[in-house]
Amino acid sequence: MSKEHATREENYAQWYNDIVIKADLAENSAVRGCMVIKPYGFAIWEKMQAALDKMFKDTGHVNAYFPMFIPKSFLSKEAAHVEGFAKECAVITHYRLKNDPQGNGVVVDPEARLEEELIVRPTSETIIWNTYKGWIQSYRDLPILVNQWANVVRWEMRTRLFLRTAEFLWQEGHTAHASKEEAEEEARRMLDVYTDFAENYMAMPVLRGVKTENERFAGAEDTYCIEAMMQDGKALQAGTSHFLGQNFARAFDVKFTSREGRQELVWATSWGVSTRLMGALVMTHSDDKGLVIPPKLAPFQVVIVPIYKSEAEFEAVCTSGKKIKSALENVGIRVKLDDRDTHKPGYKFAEHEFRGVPLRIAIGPRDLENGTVEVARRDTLEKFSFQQTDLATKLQHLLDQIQENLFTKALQFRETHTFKADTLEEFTRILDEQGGFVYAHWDGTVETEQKIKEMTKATIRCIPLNNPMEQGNCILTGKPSSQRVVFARAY
RNA sequence: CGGGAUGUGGCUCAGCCCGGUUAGAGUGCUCGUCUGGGGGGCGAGAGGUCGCGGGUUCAAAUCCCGCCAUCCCGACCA
Repeated sequence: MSKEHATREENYAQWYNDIVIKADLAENSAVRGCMVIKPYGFAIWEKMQAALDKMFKDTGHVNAYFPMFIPKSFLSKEAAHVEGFAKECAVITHYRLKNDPQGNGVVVDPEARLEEELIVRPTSETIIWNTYKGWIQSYRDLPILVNQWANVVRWEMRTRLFLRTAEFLWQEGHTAHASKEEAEEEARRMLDVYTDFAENYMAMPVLRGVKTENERFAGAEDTYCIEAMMQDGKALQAGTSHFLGQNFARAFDVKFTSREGRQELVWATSWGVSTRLMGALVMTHSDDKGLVIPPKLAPFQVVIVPIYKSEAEFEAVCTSGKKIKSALENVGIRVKLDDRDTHKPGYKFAEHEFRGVPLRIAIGPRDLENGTVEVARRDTLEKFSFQQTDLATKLQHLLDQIQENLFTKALQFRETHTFKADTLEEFTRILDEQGGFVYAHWDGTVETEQKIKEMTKATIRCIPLNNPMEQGNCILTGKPSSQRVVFARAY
């Protein structure tokens, strides 16, 4: 690990990149646009997965798995959907290689062309609705509440670790319902689940809302979203939940016999969050000293660093460290005893700090004499000397405080970077000078939204749920508007 | 796909304009030693087809031509 890394002030994009790479979360791979998620980064993702998976199960969902290849013809069945994804699909045309007659390794065997080309899934609505057709005959077969954890591919031109990669990991829920109301309720319920996860696990406050037509998922009637604010004032869409209406049922002819004996089209939802959340996590809490991970998602919540000179001291300090470790583990705290003899304490301090471990315990000969430990908080960088008695309780309490403090700090940041603008000049000035969310009136048209985007690079992140009605005039056209919508520059 | 740049030990880069010792530095790595409460000191050592191909020249990392790759800025996107 290098000592040098950028600060947020110097170069925000570089700062982000340095943290991802130097905290060992991920690195670029030999495949353009694709990343390697390293063990430490993956451990955080696994924590996210575990929490989300439980929440999905608790709301009645089950996991399943669908193929990563989709027949080309499926993708074109829903017009808006193709339109949305066509430009970034990877296509499989052949199924065999052969030795190059010229001796240059292997080449694609031209004899082995697929009759129907396959698309590497950019999302799975089509293959899933094709499958659901076979699963659904009667209202008794509904609802279907399925989630899958999978990889998807969207061939992006410009990529950034976690935020936008050609391949990424995510979960996608796909549900089928007998009524519109039930499907709408499902879409909202999952938005609640995402909100709960973002705020209570990631300690990341989110704005909940509906997307405008412009930003809506291709094939959806309504797209709900949670929007977070990063430390550079830009918005990041952290999760989406779609009410798909009967669009996919119609495209794939999925009907059911209702209680009344009528043939009706099935109602659908889909919802997902991706490894992009890792990027959100980094940009919400981390500081110029590196990554900061909220305790609930930290692979290790506490790291114990032994301080010693002699072999005998090493033994004594480690014995004590092991005792503390098991005492903490008994109350459910995840602990790592860093007893590597190949690195110095100072190095370990810096390393764990950069990797965002919430609490560090240092224990040395002096502590053994006094029955104390030194405890350092990653979020505030405070240090305390604690008596070892009741240490587990004290640390548990500290971890709770850290979790809460991170959320509060992030919320305060968002609040101090949220503005109202009533004129285009004011709007532009706010975006240029401080960034953040800007509540402004908009005439409700796609054209106006696009014009504002061209002029200011800001998009409508969402129309907040439970948005207060307020008469006003569109900042661009001056036409009447009944509510403010949230604009921001976004990732 | 437009505009700009860069390819030199694992990593970050200097050297290139103005061709000429054995191609350097920092960091990382290995060994030894003194060390150890915030990224250690000293000593020794390993590690390079200078992106690839061609050309000019007595001589090319350096000049010329072609190719490839990567990065940054724009349009698209979770």
